[in-house]
Amino acid sequence: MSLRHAILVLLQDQEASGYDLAREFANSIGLVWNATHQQIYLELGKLNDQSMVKYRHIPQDGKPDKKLYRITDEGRDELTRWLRKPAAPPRVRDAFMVKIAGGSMSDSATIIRELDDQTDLRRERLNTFEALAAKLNDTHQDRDLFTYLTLRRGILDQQTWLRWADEVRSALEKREEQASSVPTSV
Amino acid sequence: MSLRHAILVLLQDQEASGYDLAREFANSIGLVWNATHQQIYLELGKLNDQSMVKYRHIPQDGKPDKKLYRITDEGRDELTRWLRKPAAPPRVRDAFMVKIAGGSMSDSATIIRELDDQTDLRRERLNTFEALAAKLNDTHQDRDLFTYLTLRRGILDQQTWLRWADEVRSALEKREEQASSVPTSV
DNA sequence: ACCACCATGTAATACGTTACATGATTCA
DNA sequence: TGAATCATGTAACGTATTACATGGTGGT
Repeated sequence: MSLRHAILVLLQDQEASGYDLAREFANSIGLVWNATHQQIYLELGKLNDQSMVKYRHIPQDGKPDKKLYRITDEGRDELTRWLRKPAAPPRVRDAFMVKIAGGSMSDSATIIRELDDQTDLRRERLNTFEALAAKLNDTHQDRDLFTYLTLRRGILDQQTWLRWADEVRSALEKREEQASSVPTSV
Repeated sequence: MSLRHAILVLLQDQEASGYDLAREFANSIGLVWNATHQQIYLELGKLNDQSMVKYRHIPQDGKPDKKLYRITDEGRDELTRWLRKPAAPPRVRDAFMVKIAGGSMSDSATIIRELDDQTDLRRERLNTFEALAAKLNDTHQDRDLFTYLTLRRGILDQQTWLRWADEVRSALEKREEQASSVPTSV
């Protein structure tokens, strides 16, 4: 229920359209909360009804018209209220890890194939985050500090995942050896 | 959509009631996928309708009757089919991290208070996982290997989180120093 | 007395996903 | 010619959360 708060956090900095927000959810804040454009437009509608945001209608030519949203004082109040009360622990829902937990039903090759795919993805992310973090190191604004800390979390997370994947690989290699030394395993 | 698969993974090993499964979702597999009893009973109903599980009704005295579910061949087929096709990347939804991203609106003390609460929680989890992993090291069954790998993921995750929290603490301490040296900051 | 544990469920509501829909512009 | 970008939305469906409901046993 804090899609609304993620939106308000983004609107703190600048006026933005739903489209702009969707792009940021695919990048920066998407690292910790993701949402699709449908959810965003819907939530912007609700936030507007509750006058936590307001918008100006911008006609454009060559492009569709857009609505530029900005946070209101009520919105800012809601944000600070939310920031003060403790957040519920995030619910975990990692399908890939369910597969690992049920891994004894798969053969090692199938698991390793998917592990390698995920590894590529994580490595890419790590590069993206590291590049973004490197850019921040020069400037020293208060907001950048929190962007930096968010990125740090992402970086450490990817690194840890990659380390874990290495452990899985060597464990599965050993498993293969044992499977081949004992002709038909139970 | 893989609550069903998480349930099937659990039923691989033993016959269990909805209540038993709920307990395991609060422990072992809850590390990677969590669900409440309502979801579980509902999903067991659906799985039964689709004959992926079946149950025996066990009357008890002193306690309410229960239904012991077991996986069927159809259920096992469904599981192996699912295990073979790639899982979608998990979507992140971490409210606490949204707070960090919007941290420039809070004062450091408020953030650190919540950080400390989360730290306690993570440390507790780390201990639990480490204790469980230590128990596994003796036996060497194939299933234990995957339980171990799942636990390893949890352990590395908690450790990384704790390391990150330390970084946040020192960054916020520096921030405080700067805030006090410059009387009224923007 | 009261709380926790065992064991199952229903119902209302909120939230999220997928598919559908439109239409001009710009770049390969 | 076809895909991507900009920009907004609706509708149907599926999943998740919260609250409600029941009732005996065993421990503090």
